[in-house]
Amino acid sequence: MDNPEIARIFDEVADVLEIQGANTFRIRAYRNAVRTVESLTTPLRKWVEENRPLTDLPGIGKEMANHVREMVETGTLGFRDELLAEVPRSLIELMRLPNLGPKKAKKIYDELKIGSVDELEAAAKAGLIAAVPGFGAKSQEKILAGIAEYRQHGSRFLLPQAERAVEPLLGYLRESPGLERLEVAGSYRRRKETVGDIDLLAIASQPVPVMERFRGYPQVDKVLNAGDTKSTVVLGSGLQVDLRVVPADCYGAALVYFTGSKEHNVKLRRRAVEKGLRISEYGVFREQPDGEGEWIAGREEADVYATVGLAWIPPELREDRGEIEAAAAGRLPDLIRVQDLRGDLHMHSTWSDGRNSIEEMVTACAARGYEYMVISDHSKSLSMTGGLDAYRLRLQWHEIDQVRSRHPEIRVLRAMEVDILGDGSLDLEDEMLAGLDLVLVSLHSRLDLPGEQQTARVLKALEHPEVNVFCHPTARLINRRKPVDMDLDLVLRRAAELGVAVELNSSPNRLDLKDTHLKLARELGCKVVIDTDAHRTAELDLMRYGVEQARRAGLTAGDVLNTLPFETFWKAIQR
DNA sequence: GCCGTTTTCGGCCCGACTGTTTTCAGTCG
Repeated sequence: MDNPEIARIFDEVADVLEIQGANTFRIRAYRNAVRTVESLTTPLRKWVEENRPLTDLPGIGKEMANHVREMVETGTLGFRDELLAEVPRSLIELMRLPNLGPKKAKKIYDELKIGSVDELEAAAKAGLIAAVPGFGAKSQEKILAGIAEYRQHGSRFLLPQAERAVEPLLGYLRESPGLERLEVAGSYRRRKETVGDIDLLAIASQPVPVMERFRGYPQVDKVLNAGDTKSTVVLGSGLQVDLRVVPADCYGAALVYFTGSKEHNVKLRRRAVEKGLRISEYGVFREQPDGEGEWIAGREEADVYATVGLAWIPPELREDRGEIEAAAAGRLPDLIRVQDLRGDLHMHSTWSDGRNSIEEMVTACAARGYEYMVISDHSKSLSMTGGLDAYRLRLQWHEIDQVRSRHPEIRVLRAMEVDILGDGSLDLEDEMLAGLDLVLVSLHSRLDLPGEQQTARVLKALEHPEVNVFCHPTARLINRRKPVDMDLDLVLRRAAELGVAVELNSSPNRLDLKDTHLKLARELGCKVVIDTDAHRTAELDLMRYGVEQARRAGLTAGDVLNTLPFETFWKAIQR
């Protein structure tokens, strides 16, 4: 049983416990275990096999460790099966609907024996829900609206999709009379790879006209909430947007609060409590003997952090992955920025599936101020992309030579994104590999191999002495394709030993390696590069998404090879 | 259910809104 499966089962246990009204802290313990398991890169199976104490993991105590062992050894969890005998699994789906939590889902099930979304919809349409004690006509309507919403937009928005909706809205809102500040908070500000909805925060001398202007935005599809200081709308794109107007005195506190993450905020508050303080979205308060709190800070985010002895923490780090401890110790990393990059190491041209010629890509890279760049078209087995065989690759080298002579302002390296074949061998002859400046390798096929085979396949490819970079290592497509089953921990360790760099692919559909994996790669001493995998000149600008993901991993410019000047880069990328 | 050199027991983050209520539970962020 692999880690995602174990995490899913723990999550399911937490869901059922919630429906049963179990102790909230016990439920939280299971959710914490989910988080720990999800962020692990070593298979728990290995921990069990090697007898490593599972209780070393945060949030894993005696009971959770027993659960993990049972799942690894038997492929199931008896405790979960017992729970599911009492509560049908379909109730969990009901709980996922907006405005329907564990208590109400249970109530509906008890009263009407409804356990699925379809049945719920039928009952609501028949007016049966309004008759259940504790429900009314309004709740019935909301349930129907929630079901429609749920069906239309189950998955989250990719960052660029959200940006396309949010940027014009921000421009529109900035025209509001009396608006003093406006910022996006939430996972969008933390630059998470996907966002569920958008939280906007503003200061305005007169909140009401700002609210009215917001609700009157032409792209608004429907208004869910219309208050004087808070409104919620759904845009035509299906993206839900919240706008809150807060007083200037608590803007910083509100920004911290609504930026999250939840886990970050929880730890921040706990730290405040230890110091006799209380942090809410209204500010930082010192507890008084009479129970009243004295307001002591809240105007700026930095003020809030300062009250608990912390430096301001960049939003990308706010996930409770050690950033609070780092801030307390004065060891926050100086995060990498887009302008630190001196070269793009992965892109395609018309020689395979790119849209632009080599010359156009070179001109575009030079225009972005890069010192060096890498042309890396596909290899022959990826025939749908027009991948190159040895003969065409030589022709391409000839063209690269010609383009080089016309563009002395930038160094053009010849590379190839060579397919890793099913058996771990490479899709190009050794003498051709030797003629390349850099060899990039990727998985594009047989992505469903069982874990051990996939791991062995990748390890074999990395052993090849000509290989320099392992591209989009997990091959995931966000919201569309799961990562391959592979022992990433082992692969990264071996890559570090061999001196093979791992890629952070900046395509917003991939962002592979992702934040937690990158962090691990750095800890294991892996070389890391960030590149775009551009298939047209405009996609060279995707670099910023990669950089944002790297920032979430806590990477500095010093952690990324292609921030180096060419000569040092060239030495560093050799194995 | 987890956690801890101030604790192995008693903690575990905070506030508002909504709809349904005659005083509040449930849900959300």
